[in-house]
Amino acid sequence: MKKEFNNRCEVVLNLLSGKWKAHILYFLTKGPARTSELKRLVTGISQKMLTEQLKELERDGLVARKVFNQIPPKVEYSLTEHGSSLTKVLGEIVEWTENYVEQRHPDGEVVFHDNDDGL
Amino acid sequence: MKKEFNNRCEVVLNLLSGKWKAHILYFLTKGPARTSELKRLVTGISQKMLTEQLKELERDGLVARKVFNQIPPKVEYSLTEHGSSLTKVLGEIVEWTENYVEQRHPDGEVVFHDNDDGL
DNA sequence: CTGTATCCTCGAGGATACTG
DNA sequence: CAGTATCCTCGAGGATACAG
Repeated sequence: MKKEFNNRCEVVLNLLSGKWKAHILYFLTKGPARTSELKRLVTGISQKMLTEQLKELERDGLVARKVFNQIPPKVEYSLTEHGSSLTKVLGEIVEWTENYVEQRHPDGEVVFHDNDDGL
Repeated sequence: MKKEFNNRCEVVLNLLSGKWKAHILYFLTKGPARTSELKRLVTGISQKMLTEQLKELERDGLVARKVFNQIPPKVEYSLTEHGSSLTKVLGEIVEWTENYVEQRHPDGEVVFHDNDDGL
């Protein structure tokens, strides 16, 4: 299946296209997490969306899925090499954002739900 | 109006959220362009979408709009300081993409419609 | 606990016609 | 040439129930 893009930047926009992917990746930069943890951390996400987006991230090689054969089931997700190199690059974006927000939206018109300078 | 984000990276994803914005910005990195030029360059975009996305890019301070009072009308769009600093940062993303595609999709499974290493 | 299967809503984006 | 106004489609994403 051939995929076509207008420019190289769109590839990444595509990888992060889902409504929740950036958010999921953000938590995974802090370390591996199992499904239930992510469901709790990513506030507001539904079961369906979580599974779907994780599947896509895995397919795209950004996230690794490890299944522990036990009862009750346990599945752990973590960043792959590709995943962590991408999030590292996204750090630049974060820096740019700091500046942008400071200049265009001083005085708290823009709010971040993490206080960690994350992703 | 207060805007809320889960992490800083999402701000940029939001700025580029429209289906065509990255593509439009890409052409503007090559220099200012008037409406009709963009309509021709951004293949497949409709009149409506072009105006809409440009309006949003302008509102977000990434693109400047200059009107020439003449008949027939002439409007020219260009990158602002914010706009060109962002596209500069996106260059990092482009580099990452080169690598990613090379490793995960060797042999032309992924195609770019510009041959210019753009955006 | 993790994941699948359905059904439904809603808005981004396309097509087309029209104004100045 | 540049932009607005309508109408319509379609799929991403939400809610819920169920399975292993």
